[in-house]
Parts: sequence; C-alpha cells; structure tokens
Amino acid sequence: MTSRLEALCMEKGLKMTGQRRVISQVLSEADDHPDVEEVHRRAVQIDPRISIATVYRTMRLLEDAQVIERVDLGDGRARYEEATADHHHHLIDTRTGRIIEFASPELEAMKERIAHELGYKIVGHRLEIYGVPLDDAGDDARDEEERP
Amino acid sequence: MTSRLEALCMEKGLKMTGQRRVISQVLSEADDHPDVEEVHRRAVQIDPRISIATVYRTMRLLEDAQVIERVDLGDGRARYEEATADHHHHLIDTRTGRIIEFASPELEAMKERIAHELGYKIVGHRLEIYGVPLDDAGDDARDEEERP
DNA sequence: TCTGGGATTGCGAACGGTTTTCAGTATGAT
DNA sequence: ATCATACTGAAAACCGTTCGCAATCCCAGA
Repeated sequence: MTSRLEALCMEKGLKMTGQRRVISQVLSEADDHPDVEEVHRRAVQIDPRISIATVYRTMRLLEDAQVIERVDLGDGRARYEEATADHHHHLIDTRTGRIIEFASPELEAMKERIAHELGYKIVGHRLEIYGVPLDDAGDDARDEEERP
Repeated sequence: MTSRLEALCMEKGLKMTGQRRVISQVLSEADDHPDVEEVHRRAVQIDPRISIATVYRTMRLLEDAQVIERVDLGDGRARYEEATADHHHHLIDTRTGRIIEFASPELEAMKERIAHELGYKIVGHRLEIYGVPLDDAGDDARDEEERP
C-alpha cells in the first residue's frame, strides 16, 4: 500500500523506485528522529538490497523536495523528521536521548523582536534545549543550583 | 608578555608549553569565532612549528578546562569563543557570515519555563538565529533555509 | 505490451573535519 | 641540571557523508 510520504513524493513528481518506496514507508512509520543509519537499518528489514548510499541520496532528495526536514542536534550526524507546517523546536533528554518537540508562539515572537532590534530579518533559526527529568534531576545534573 | 588566556590556563594549573602559549595568545586576540583551521593559521604566523593536531588537542584541553567554549553553528566545523559567565546566543548574518552575539534574560526565563512545563530541568541549550540585514532584506529574503 | 534511454542504484573510493598512534621532545618538580 | 612525565609532529585512522562509475531500473511513448 502507498505510504503517506510516497503519495507526497508522487505529487512532487519524483520517480518512485522500489527503494524510495521503502524509505518513504520507513519515514512515514517513524515517530522519532532517526539518523541515516537508523533509516537504513529499518529499510533493510523490508528490503535487504538497499544500500546506505541510496538512503543518503534519498534523504537529501526528500529534504530538497521539502518532504522531510533535517534536524541537527549537535551529535555529529543528521537526523530527520517529516516536514511540518508549524515551526517547532526540540528538547533533548540527555539521560535517555528522547526528543520532545515543542512550539511556543511567544518564543517565536520574542526571537523575532530580538532580531529586529539588532537590525535583522530572520530567515531561519533553531533552538535546542538539553535537559533531565525534574523528578530525578539530582543524579547527573551538571550545573545544579538548588536542590529542595 | 602573558596573554589573558595564558594567565587563565596557569591558574587552572595547565602545563604551559610554547604552543599553548601561542594558541592562548591567538585566542585572546581574537574577537570573532574562529574554527580550528583559522586558529592554526594565526598561530603559525607567530610560530611556524605548530601542527594542526596540537591546535585540535589544545582547543579540546581549553574547552574541558572551561577556558573557551565550542560554538556549533551548523556549518560542519567547530568554532570557538572565550568562555563567558553570561549566557548568550548568536545571530548569523547569512549574507556576510558575520556573527552577532546577544543575550536576553526574558528569553532565558521563557526557555526555563517551557522546559519546566515539560517536566524537565535545563542542563544546556542553544539558540541560533539566521538573518539578513533589514535595510537590504529584499534581495534574497526568499531563500529561506540554507543547508549547513 | 514492449522498448529505449535517461534516471537511479550499489559498490567502493574519496572527502573533510577530527582523533589517535607512536616515536621523539620539551616541561617543571626535584 | 636531571628525570619522569606530559606534550608534540606527522601520518594514519576514523566517522559521517558524498561521489564516480558501470550495471540496472523506471516509465513515456510506440
């Protein structure tokens, strides 16, 4: 059956090859932020004859077609998520690596204002917050200020 | 003479070798955000027998000693700035590559609040804004994101 | 349905930034 | 000054990513 992303690709007029179909399926089913290696790992489970080079090429293709978005979380490799209309950011749980998405209109407005004050018009931006769960923040919290 | 960073290094008890002295001087004099290659370029001008490997090692050393801070601007290489007490962020002029530092207590507070609402305690974070000058923003303001 | 030719693939080699290995050298505590 | 130790330079290794090339695939057109 046709995955969400596959449909999107066809709309954009991309040539649908077997491997693109598989990668689209993998990405459609993903609810996390996989890196290329992870996408490849999942794709191979569906069809073993997909090379990592093709995954790299396809990710780039889909990124250029604005079907997916690259997320740079500073860990040295590119991660991806489905492209969405609304701007959001990421909170990374440093303990588990879990990534939580959030959006804040106020934050957007403030950021916009700051740029304007500096004499600039925003063309892009990114915010990442690294944190640990409040409940057990004591263990490895690097710079803790108070502890109730 | 002794550079600002060199003094800091000695305070921290680091062994002061000739090349560390030179690199400290280079960094003390820098008012931008040089990458390793650039630091090496400047260091070699003072003493030609400094290898890039040593620059890499020294940058890491200084980073671990919290004398300098790594800045990841998403361009695929590490950039550095002197460590400062106050948290600040960067606005990158996509036209010229110029980097403008800014701080916003309100932004910090809001970010803190968002994390808290999500049940997290912040251990780190970063914000980058990419923009073009307001005065001549018309020309290429359309070309939103560029890839790092 | 069959076909032709440009697009796509797999493989391995190349790449750019960074780290490491190792033998030789310099540092600072004594 | 001496000596153990930490540091350095050069080159190789690394890691994520891209590229070159020959083989293969897709699909518009017949």
